[in-house]
Amino acid sequence: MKVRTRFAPSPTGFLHIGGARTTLYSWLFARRHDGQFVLRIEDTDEVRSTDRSVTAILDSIKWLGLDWDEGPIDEKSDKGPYAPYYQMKRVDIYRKHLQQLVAAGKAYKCYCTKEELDEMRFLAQLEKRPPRYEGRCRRLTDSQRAAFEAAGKKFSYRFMMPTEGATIVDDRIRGKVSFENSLQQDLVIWKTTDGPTYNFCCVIDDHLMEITHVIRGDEHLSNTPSQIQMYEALGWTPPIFAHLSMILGPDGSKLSKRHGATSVLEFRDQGYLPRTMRNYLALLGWSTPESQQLFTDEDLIAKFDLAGCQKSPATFDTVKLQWMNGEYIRQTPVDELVTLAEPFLEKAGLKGLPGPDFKKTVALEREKFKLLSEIPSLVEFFYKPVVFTPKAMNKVLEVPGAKQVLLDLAEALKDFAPFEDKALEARIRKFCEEKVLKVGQVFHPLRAAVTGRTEGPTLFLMLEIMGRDMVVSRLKDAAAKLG
RNA sequence: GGCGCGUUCGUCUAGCGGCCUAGGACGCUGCCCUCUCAAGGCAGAGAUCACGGGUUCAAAUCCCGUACGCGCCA
Repeated sequence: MKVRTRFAPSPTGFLHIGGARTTLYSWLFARRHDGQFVLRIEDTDEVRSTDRSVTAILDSIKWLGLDWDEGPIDEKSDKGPYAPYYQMKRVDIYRKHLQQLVAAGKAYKCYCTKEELDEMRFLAQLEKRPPRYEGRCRRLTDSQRAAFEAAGKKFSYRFMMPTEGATIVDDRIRGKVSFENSLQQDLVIWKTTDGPTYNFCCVIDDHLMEITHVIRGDEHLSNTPSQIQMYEALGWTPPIFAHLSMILGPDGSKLSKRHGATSVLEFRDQGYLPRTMRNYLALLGWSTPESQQLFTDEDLIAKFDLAGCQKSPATFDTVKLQWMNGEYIRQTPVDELVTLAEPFLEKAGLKGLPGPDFKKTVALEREKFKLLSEIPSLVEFFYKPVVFTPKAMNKVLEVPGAKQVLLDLAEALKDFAPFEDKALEARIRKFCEEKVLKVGQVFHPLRAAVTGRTEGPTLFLMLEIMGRDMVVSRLKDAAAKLG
């Protein structure tokens, strides 16, 4: 049997990090088993679903570097052998199956109003009973039913759960989980407002789309027994389920906005690489016995399995994410890195400025970047006027003799050639000897004068890239500033 | 409230009855390298395996409770 997995987001917001991980795992599993990965948009919540959200979700998945074999092309159209993949376009299908269930006596009309349900729930809580629907309309007599119909009462449809026995969810991550049927309530599968309900659509689509493995978040585990019963009522075999643990914020509660970035696109905008996200998310709740940390995509696909998934929730750790991003930035060829950095350079206003090729300056500082967004601030002094940090002024420049060093250096370098790394190092070391100065007494003021900072790239290669004119004039400017 | 799930260094985790004096990774500390900052190398601190009972010659690993956290049901 061909493996088919799916990710089925509700387009009511952005793709958050938990959804991204679910997508990744589903994708990896499909790729690993040479199967197909399907995207389905669960837009039955008409009020909250938006096109904008669909776009954001598709963009997020694409940015992550994941692809889907079937599903939406954009917020309007879709393609694939099981189309449509937008649930709102499938309502007729759901209605047909509803009728099938009604005919089989597996679904019934519920005339209870919201007020009545609220009251029942309230009473149940007062009496310390579980606040679940007790199946009142399930036991309606024919005359009661006729009376409601005659009165034109609105109704929903509920699925009739078995009242005896237990439903076993044989979960690939958690093992066999047993639920007492008598404790489950009859779920609404068709709303009073004339529309199918999430749990119902999900069952029908997963079956019709021939999904073999449903990989989804922990929060769906409790609904799974009801869904399994629906499969059976419809005469279908349920797929294999795998419920992923949640992702928590640093304080141990469910990861949310107040913990910082949660939307995939925010991570993009902060300068994380897609491959970092793939690798980090893969490891957040999954591991190999060797505890391997860094993976290529091929590696991930070859090694990913549901058995390696953690049952307990995982805390999202930005520090480790940043380490990994730095790791991948260092692995990225410079040309590619510059291309990736472009939006950030542009935003920082460095893009059109005269100055050295970004390839040179970015390469020079590459091992320091943890985020693409940090790149501009680390190379900006090549393009913008020098801004002296307080530390550079106090600790390095405003010390006795520093001004003279700068002036002497300017003089020594103004005609020096070739203005190149090794030659410069030899010349400046010789300069130290001539003036009987320790290298630190020369190197540090020099760096501070041309960059305005005490921290920066390796000195001589940086001077080469700056070029003689810039170096000499900055030395003079800094000396002048020292008065 | 009911049902379900979970609990190994600060964090992600390895572990599936003896190899565990609990391994790795991030972070942290120190040292080395060195023109600064990084990167890199080396070393180190850090977990009575939530707690309490069992089972067993032997338990982080199996069983039962308790606590705490979380999810679903509204």
